[in-house]
Amino acid sequence: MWDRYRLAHEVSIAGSRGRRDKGRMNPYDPGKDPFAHPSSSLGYLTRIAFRRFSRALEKRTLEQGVSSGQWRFLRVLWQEEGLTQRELSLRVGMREPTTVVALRGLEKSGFVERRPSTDDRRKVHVYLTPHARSLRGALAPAIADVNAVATAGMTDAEVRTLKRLLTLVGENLLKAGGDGEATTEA
Amino acid sequence: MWDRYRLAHEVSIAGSRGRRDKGRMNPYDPGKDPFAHPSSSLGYLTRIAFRRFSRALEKRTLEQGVSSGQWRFLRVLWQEEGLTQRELSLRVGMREPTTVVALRGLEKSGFVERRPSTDDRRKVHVYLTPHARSLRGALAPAIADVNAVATAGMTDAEVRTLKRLLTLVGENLLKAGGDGEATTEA
DNA sequence: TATCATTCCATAGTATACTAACTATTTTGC
DNA sequence: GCAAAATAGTTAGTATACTATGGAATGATA
Repeated sequence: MWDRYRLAHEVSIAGSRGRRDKGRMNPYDPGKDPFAHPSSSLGYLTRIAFRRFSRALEKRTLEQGVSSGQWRFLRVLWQEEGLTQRELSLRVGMREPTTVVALRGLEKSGFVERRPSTDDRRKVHVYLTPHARSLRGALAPAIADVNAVATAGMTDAEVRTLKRLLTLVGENLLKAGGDGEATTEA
Repeated sequence: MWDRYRLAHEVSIAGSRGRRDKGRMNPYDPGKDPFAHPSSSLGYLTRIAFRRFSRALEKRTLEQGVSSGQWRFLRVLWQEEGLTQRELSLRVGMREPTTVVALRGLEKSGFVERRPSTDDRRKVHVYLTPHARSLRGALAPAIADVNAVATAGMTDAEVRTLKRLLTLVGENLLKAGGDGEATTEA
């Protein structure tokens, strides 16, 4: 049944050899698809790596009741408190509605306080609670641990290359997207 | 206020110089934290890259009503129909409950058919509908497009290095995780 | 000053992804 | 042959992430 499908498919591909695909010079040829296998795509590799990063991080932070998603916001706030929600979204690299929901949770868990701005009624500033501040020593280094695990067996140069290339990937896709996504960490 | 916090924090770090952190040789020193900034962590870089990949892919597949999440399953099924749900989960790199929900959606959208196994009452096999099969030529190459965009400005050797290192990251984290996560693409 | 454009956050809805636990079926070991 | 263990899919619940949209406040312009 699967074999019959494959044969029928190959016949139909052969039959359309004289025609050009829209916007593409050659028709799609499954036999020659270098991306047929998931692990040949950077999309797949980044997805798997990211998921495993999150799980490894969480393993180190859940004792203190901090999820990997929460940790990402705390990291930025440990560096600088009082940011607006919008600024926080930009720093963490997430859409604003996601930040709204996340901060709600962080507030509920007693990690942050949201205070309205005194000079702009639209803005809300985010501050750490003393409890969250006290967790910095224990939790901020978690990411160093996880990065060390992730890069075991690599030279320093390879680590640098990996970061450089991943950054380029992100920039290329952002540029090509043109969807106004902002992720400035300036 | 933020400056006062910083000063107080530095004083307390200096005051605890004689004591050792639990399981760590040196107390956490924010001034020396190489991972203070998100973009210095592979976790962040992989997350951003993956998200942008998904969006770029979706831009090419949504015309045919296929989300990036659905495309991931279709890719595997274009290669091999009739897999069980469990096998599909392994190939795509997702947990089984996620696959259940995804396949429900794919079935609803008319892309797949789930059929109970004839020799094992526990198993369900997944097949493409003729419609989903007909989309292969148009949608399977999308990932090649996106990978080309992502790797613009890289040499072939750099692309190979990036894939090799990302694969190593994933393997390192899997090994260290020891959480029985299975992602075999054999 | 009035109007329009932009900004900031919030809401609503949906998709994606996981963990924990459950049910039914099959396999294994005695 | 039977009980225990393993397997396959499902359900329930929750977190994460996005798009589209709305309301209020502020900034820009005429």
